[in-house]
Amino acid sequence: MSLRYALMGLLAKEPATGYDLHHQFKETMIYYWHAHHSQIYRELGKMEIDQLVHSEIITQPNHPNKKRYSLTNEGLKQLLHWLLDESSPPPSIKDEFLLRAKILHLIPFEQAIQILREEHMVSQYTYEMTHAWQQEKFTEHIPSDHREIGDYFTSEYGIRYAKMRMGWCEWAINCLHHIQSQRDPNIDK
Amino acid sequence: MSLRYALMGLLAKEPATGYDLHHQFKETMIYYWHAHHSQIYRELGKMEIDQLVHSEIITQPNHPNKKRYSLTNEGLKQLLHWLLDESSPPPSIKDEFLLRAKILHLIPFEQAIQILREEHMVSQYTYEMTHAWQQEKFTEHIPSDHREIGDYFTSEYGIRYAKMRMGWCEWAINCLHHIQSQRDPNIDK
DNA sequence: ACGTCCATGTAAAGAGTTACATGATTCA
DNA sequence: TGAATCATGTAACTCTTTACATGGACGT
Repeated sequence: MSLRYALMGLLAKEPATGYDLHHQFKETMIYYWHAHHSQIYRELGKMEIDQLVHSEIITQPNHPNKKRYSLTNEGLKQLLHWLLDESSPPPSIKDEFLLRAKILHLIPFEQAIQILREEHMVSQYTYEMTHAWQQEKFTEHIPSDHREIGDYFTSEYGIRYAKMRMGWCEWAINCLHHIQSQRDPNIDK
Repeated sequence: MSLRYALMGLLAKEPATGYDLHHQFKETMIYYWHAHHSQIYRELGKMEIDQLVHSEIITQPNHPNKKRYSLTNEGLKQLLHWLLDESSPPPSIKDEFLLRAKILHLIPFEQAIQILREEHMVSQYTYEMTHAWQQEKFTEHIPSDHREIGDYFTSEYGIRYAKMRMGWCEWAINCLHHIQSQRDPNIDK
């Protein structure tokens, strides 16, 4: 059911097509939600039947037609109810990297460190990307359009999340070095 | 397919029943994986057909029989291959709280702050629980049993993750206070 | 010429959730 | 006496992913 609210949340800002919504997911929500276009189109169809959104066809010269969805009053009502009266369930996370981290003891130190270094690079990259995105979008720190507070907040979350992962990787690599030098004190020479 | 590797990872440490594995998920893996018991039993069945694990029935007086699974050589081989030769896809996260955070502009400041405060409390609780768990399990900081390095690492991840969320909530609350006082300078009096 | 963008959808397979089902033991 | 723990499973349903399907426009 949550995908509905994710979509309604985006439509609360402004009407959009399934295609737009998919791009918005990828641009601003990678840290906390994801949906394939096939899923989005299907869900929008169901939401229209339930009268949470309504659509209009926009014909374009030189481009395929598009279907623009807007939130209905009923949709906004249900969105606000969800926002205010429901409490958030704990996040559902599937993180294969941490699955690997849990069994690093099965492989030699060098290879374990290699895996951690790779993840560090990945996190650093996302950190830099998100930081640049935030800087570009919110030059004056706090957004002028109040509808963009959410994007400002969640991009900050993304930045902190990536930084946290980087810090953790560094810590874990240090830990392994420490254990390694305790086992074989000649390693430093 | 990843659930398979999660289960094999746990079985690489020691043989266990589906029931045990489910509890291990809940005790040490909440930050990065989750599976219902119905899913675990089904998957173990399929894994046995694929000869990645084998099972033995253990009869117990006063308790129901149990089926203890162990990793086969083929299972260990595939696990190590996955660990070494495959790179981790980005984590898949579904976080309803951040979905709400993105649309906080739709509601009054007081209520937005209330939502953030609640999440802060939730994160503080998980922080405290995980911290206590780590302290209790790893009193000498680095685990003596090298097979527990993974648990040490991932519990540290859990602690940092919870702390990061707490810090972010505090930051976001401050932000809202700041915006509020800019809009209505009398609010501080 | 080739790839990417625009734009929407369906079908099938795979993964995850919820409900149903059983039944003894142990602790408060 | 009621709840929690131990212990395993099936069935139905929902959600997510991957593949299939189309086709013009635009840039290099």
